[in-house]
Amino acid sequence: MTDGAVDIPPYRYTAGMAADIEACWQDYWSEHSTFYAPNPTGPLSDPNHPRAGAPKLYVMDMFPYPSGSGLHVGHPLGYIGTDCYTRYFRMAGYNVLHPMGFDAFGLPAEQYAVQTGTHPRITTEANVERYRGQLRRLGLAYDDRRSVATTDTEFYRWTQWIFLKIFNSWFDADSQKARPIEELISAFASGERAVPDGRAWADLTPVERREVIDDHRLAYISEAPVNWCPGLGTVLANEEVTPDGRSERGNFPVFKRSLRQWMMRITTYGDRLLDDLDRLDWPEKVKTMQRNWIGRSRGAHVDFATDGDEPIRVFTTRPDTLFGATYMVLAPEHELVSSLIPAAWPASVNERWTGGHATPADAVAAYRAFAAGKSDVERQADAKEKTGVFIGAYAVNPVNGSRIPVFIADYVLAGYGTGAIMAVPGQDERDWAFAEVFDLPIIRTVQPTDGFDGKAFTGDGPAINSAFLDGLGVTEAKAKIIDWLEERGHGVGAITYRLRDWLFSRQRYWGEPFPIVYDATGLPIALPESMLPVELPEVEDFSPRTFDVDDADSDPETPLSRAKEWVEVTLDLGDGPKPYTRETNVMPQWAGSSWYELRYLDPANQDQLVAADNERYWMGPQKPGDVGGVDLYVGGVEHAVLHLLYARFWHKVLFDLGYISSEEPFRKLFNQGYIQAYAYRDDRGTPVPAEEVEERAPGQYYYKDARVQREYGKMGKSLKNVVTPDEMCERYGADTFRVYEMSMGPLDVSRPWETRAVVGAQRFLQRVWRLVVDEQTDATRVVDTALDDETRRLLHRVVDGVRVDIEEMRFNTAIAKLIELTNRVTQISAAGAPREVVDPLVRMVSPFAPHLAEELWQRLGNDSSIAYADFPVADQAFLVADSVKYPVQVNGKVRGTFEIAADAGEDAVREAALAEVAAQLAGKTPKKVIVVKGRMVSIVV
RNA sequence: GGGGCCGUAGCCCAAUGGCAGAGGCACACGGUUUAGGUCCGUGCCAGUGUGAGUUCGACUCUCACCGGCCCCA
Repeated sequence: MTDGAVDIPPYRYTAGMAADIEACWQDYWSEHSTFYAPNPTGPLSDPNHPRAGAPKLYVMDMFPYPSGSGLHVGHPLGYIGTDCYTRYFRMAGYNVLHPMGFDAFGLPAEQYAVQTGTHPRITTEANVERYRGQLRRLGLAYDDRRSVATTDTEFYRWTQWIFLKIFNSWFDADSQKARPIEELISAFASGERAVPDGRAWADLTPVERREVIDDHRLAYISEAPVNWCPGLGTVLANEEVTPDGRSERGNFPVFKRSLRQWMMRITTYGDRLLDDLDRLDWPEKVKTMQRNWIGRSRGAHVDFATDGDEPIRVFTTRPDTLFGATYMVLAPEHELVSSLIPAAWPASVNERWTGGHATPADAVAAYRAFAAGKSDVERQADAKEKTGVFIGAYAVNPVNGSRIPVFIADYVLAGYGTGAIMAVPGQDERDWAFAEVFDLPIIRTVQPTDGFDGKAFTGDGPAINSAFLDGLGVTEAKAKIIDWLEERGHGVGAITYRLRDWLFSRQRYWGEPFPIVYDATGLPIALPESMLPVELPEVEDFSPRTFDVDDADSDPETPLSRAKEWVEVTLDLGDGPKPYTRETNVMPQWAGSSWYELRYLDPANQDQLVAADNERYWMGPQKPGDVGGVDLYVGGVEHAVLHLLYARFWHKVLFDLGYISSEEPFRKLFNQGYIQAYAYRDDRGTPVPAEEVEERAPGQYYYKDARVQREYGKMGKSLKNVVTPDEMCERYGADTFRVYEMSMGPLDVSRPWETRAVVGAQRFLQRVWRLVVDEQTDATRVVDTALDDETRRLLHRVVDGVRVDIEEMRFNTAIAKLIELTNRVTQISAAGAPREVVDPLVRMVSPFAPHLAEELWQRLGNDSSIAYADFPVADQAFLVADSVKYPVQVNGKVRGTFEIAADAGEDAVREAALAEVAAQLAGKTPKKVIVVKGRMVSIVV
């Protein structure tokens, strides 16, 4: 081994060589501002740039939270993908914008601050620098002038600015868009719009006016039930609470509490957020998730009269089936239950209904105790076993006056809809199952299709047993019954949403402060734009006060509230200096990521969030009806709902208010897969270092001679299976790492990491290197001899295929084609590699292995960066073959092949095929001969 | 419970309804070599999770089932 190093050729493309080359070209790119993308206007414009005014391409990755543990090899998968993609389009002539930033507010830095006293800004900035270094080392071609972090004061100034715009807007339901709040005030003042309580605007006190206006703002304070988590000391959005009522982070109990919180009126945009999904080029899966999340149901609210004071109100999507409603079910917790219970069971009550209890009150109490023992999840899981109990009361079906019994059952959830349903067993499977258990009548009101032998029929068909609805289809019947209900005051057509308003305040330190103060009335006042940014004050203690995890009655206490000198301020808001109190909540982490795609466009703009020309160029609609937006947005599917919904909402508000020309932030979305890894545990269940595990026999893994068990999952410190990009750069070089990640499969497929396979990518790049560089002498091996025809044809096929593959983000097959070409050229290059093929090969390799390509490009005699060299274009003349080989199938089996001129007519091909398999046909006349031009011939006998 | 996605060589993955193999890993062999965790070349292994159906022809389309992953409840 001592002599081994001597024998590695001195100019081989090794990890060490790669490291030198990579550092050199990374410096070159920085020094030459190679990846600056010119804006149409403003400080980042540059009319002399080679791509100024060219067709644009705006590609973004979901920016990372810069965590303290740095990147592992899974993180940059998407970044490398978009880098290859954009480098290709830059070479193809586009002005490419591909920025990267950091979602840098967040809890880990704050928790670290709580533990150590280190200011979150210090931790955050250190982590961001580390990330920048790691990403730079991978050769990612970012325009670093545009690298924003949400924690930058200059960035969150504009986050606050957007908040003010949202606060100072209302949603006009008639025009379905946000409008400035001043227009609402004018409408109230002029009487064009009625004041909710019917008084004249002039009769309202100033405070009353403010309260009316505040009730219409898109950002508003609500005394509303929220998810209070004493263990974290903060409230959580619904999305941050697990189905079993605990915090997603920390797994602490969460309680419903009524607290004053900031909300965003995202529900007003429900229809547009839903309808505009149809105009987006997004994975169907993500669209479906958003549709489910918004959860629009069209139907009606229907009131069923009771013996009590109040009717039972239900929401149903099938009001057309009202004639088949034979009983009602309330959630066990429904508020009307207590007032409806009679003292005794009605005469001759079905024993199954009572559960054997002496009185309705006993039965309800017992059932409630039973249901309370189950979580919502368990209730759903147990839903097959229908349980419930009659409460002794009846309600009146408004369409026919029949008295129908009222049950409570846990298959109806208090939190869903009105917490009550009308049960229509004929058309609902759950109701049918319940009706069977309790001997309840079943009336079909939709004629099932012929041959239907199931129970409940949920399909479409003519109405039956429904008086004036008989014969109508479901849709017409719905419309008619809703009219009927509305005329008689029994109900009203309604559209409901699952989507709730967005809880927008957090009791934390490390977030954007609200640009809001309160005066003596306790009502919020927006600060003027001139007072932005509202900077985070220094505090002694960064943590919100946390409580015993089960202390449901505790109240949030924010870290900022302790910064007394910051909270109590004297300001002149236009009517002289007065004392005010600042809002001490901060915004949630979603805030910065809800609009960052816009700031990349114009990060140095001091006067505007983004100049109109810049936004229109990069994100504006490309044709009539186009929603505009980022041309390609790549990230994990875990953000399918929240981040993408919030970003769409803010974007639409800014669009409505006229600040931007695009209706949607992300025209095309792509979900990359994950790189996962094997982890190994010893017989105590403790993870062992995955790197040191050997597979001694198939499926048998050993660590230091001890048998260990393999599992598959995420990369993480705790599983001791982390592989970092830094390690890969060290051992193989960044280009090899990039090529490996791109070649291991399609970008959207998750796959296991396998370090030992990386060497394949390295060998490929070494072969490319060897075509140009003599490993012994460092001399150039490229020659100007003519290329043989076969290699030339391969070259053009590869050029053609690689372009398509990259454009469709099939990088794995693009690289396979490049390897195929490289292997071919290696075989013909004993006496030197022909420039005719090496030149385009280096160009085609450059999106994937940019440093290597730059180096070889220079050795080929070029003196500027390959980043702006033209990507090769295939010559069609070399794509068509002279002759084609046809297989001949007889009854589906290949019986022979023949070769014939590519332009041979169909008859000639048929003749040749029949001649080829004449022996098999043995004189029989084929029933059918199918000629697939250029592909094959199939004969049926 | 509902919905969606995915099952191709030992492994990662290709294949407009048209001869199952482009590429890589691993493995084997040959050449180069004092040597090889080098380089060059050659080879190897699956009939596409299972069962039906449509078709001249199915990895590809349809249905059912099995297994894995994701979302909703």
